Formats: sequence, structure tokens, C-alpha cells
Amino acid sequence: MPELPEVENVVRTLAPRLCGCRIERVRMSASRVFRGRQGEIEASLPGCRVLAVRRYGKNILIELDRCLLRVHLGMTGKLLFDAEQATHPRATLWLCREAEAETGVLIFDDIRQFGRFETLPAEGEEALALGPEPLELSLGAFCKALGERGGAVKNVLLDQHFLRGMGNIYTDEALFLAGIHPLTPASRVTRKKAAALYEAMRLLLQEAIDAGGSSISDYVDAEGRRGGFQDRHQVYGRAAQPCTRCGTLIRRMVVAQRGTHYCPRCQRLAIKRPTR
DNA sequence: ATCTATTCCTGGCTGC
DNA sequence: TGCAGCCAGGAATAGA
Repeated sequence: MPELPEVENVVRTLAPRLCGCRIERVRMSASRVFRGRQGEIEASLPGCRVLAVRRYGKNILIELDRCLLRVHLGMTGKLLFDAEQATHPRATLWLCREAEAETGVLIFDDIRQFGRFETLPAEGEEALALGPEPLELSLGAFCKALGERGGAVKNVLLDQHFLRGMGNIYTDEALFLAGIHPLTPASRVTRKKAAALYEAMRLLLQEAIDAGGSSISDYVDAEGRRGGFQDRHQVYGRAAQPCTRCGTLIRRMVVAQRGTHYCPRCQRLAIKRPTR
């Protein structure tokens, strides 16, 4: 499932091949990824030139000269230059470079249709109003915001209005590295633990980006390459296997309707009561 | 307002 | 070998 590091790798493999191209024509199949905007997209994309490709949380924003194309990969979405790798193409863009014939296609492929493919007005990302990037946020701002939130710390980290880019895998991994139980109320995470969480999250995201992301089910970048970080997960997907730190068996429970993996010994649910 | 539960969607896996 | 049933979960939406 694509989270911040995976989307970052998609953007990095997408940008050099896409920037400067003109979209010649578009073919779309009926799919809920367009959210009823299929005709609008088909009408607006042809003739547009790609100015830039950037990431906004887990969104891929393709900046065109007339509008913004927002692509969210959801669970199983992929952007591919190789038609051979597409099994469930939802949109196909034919591209061409200046004074050249068609130079290739870009396919948005999405098995489960949890993704999104839509046009937004230029500067449309502001309307998405997501929280700050984890890698750009200061420690002080993170601790302050965390302390003001209700609910379990895992739910808060997954909330894209709190931080943009964290998903289930990196949330479980970051909580493990910081030694925080996923159900700990966000407002009860101590300053020391919050600082550990902040550092763990940033280290994890950077290392995962450098490793090409995590390929759990079928994630691949725009060149069709798998990531390598899945082999370094310490809790995610390791239920009933020994903790890499203490040997206790990793447990799985459901938090925020998501499979949640943690070490019951390294991540104690200790709610300190105020001492009178 | 703020937080939680439900819904969408299909391939892969399990067990009979 | 076939097939029913379950599981994976991001985020919009509805509900408390």
C-alpha cells in the first residue's frame, strides 16, 4: 500500500519522463476512481503540457499548464509507462514531446479502485487542506499538536489532517521504534516519548524512501520496480513472530479498522494517572 | 466540533 | 479442482 515513501519514489521516477510532455489523447474506462468526472477529464487533458510533478502527502500532483491532475494511488493504484504491466487500466494518456511523434503512454492502473484520478484547478491542493509534511515539521510543533488531540495515537498519526503521508505500515513501525502502545491516548504521550516518535518517524520515512519504499502487496514505482524496505519491517506483517528487540511474540489487533502490529513488551499501555 | 463506524472494491488465500 | 468465505485498508461519508 503506497504511503509517503512509496509515493515519493513514484514521483521521482515519473517526473523525468513526464515533464515537458504534451498529452495527446486520453482513454478512460468507467471506474469510480474518477468520481463522476470522467467526461470533464477527457475534455480537459488533451493538449495540456506537463510542467512539473510533485508529491502532496500521498497525492501525486501533475502540474499542467491549464490545471492540476491529482492522482491518489489508494491501495492498489499504479502509474506505469509499460502497458505490459497494466492489468486493470483505468486511464491511459498518450504523450508526446516537442516536435516529436508519440513518445509513449502513461497508464493509471488500479485493481480495487480505491485510488483517485481527477483534475483540480491550479493551486487546487490547498482545497485538500492536509496537515504538514512529517519531514518538514519541527519537533516542537509536532509535540504541541499531538498533545492537543483526542483519540488513540495510532488514529491521530493516520489522520491526514494531522500529518500528511503516514499510513498503516509506517505508523506501526514508528510506534514500535518509539516504544509506544498504539492505543495510548495522544494527549497522554509523554514529551520524551513524543520526541522519540518524532525522530523514529523521520528516520523511518527517510530510510524507506532511500530503500525504494515497501512492496507489501503489489506496489511498484513508475518504472515497475519493487521497493526493498518490506524486508526491514520490525512489526508490520510479523504477527506471532519474535520481536527483534526482546523476543516476545508480536501481536496483531485492530485499531482504527486496520490491522495493527505491536510488541506487547516493548510497547506497554501505561496510562499514568496524575499524582494528585 | 470531534471522534468513531461504515462503505467501497477485487485478488489472493484458506479450508472444506 | 472448485468454490464459498474471509481478509487487506485510504479516505469520504454518515452517525454519535
